[in-house]
Amino acid sequence: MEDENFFDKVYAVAREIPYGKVTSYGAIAKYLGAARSARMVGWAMNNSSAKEVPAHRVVNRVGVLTGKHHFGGTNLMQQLLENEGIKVKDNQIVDFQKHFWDPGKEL
DNA sequence: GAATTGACGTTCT
DNA sequence: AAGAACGCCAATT
Repeated sequence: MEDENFFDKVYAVAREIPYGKVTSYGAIAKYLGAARSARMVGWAMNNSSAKEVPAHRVVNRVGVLTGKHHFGGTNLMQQLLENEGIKVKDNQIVDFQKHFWDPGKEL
């Protein structure tokens, strides 16, 4: 049922990220009330393979595609972001704050 | 069963 | 101000 585990919450929020928007692990973690558990958010994304979660819209607080290596080992993640209108430079999102989507503020 | 690692971020020194 | 250490919980080895 609604076993709201930390993981499931992360999946729920990540899946609610609108098109052309991005968020950070800490933002989601903080929204869930566990700002210091940002690692769990990333760990959840690792398991995102079990869920259809747009993990490519989730980056670290700096806007760097830290987990691009988990997308297949290529620039797939960057391509996906650019496909949504987000500019990426050297694995780093341009105007990250501009495309930033805060779950606690928007949701 | 125990120890180490892991898509990060905060806090202390 | 900059750098280093810690914390969080789960999964893997």
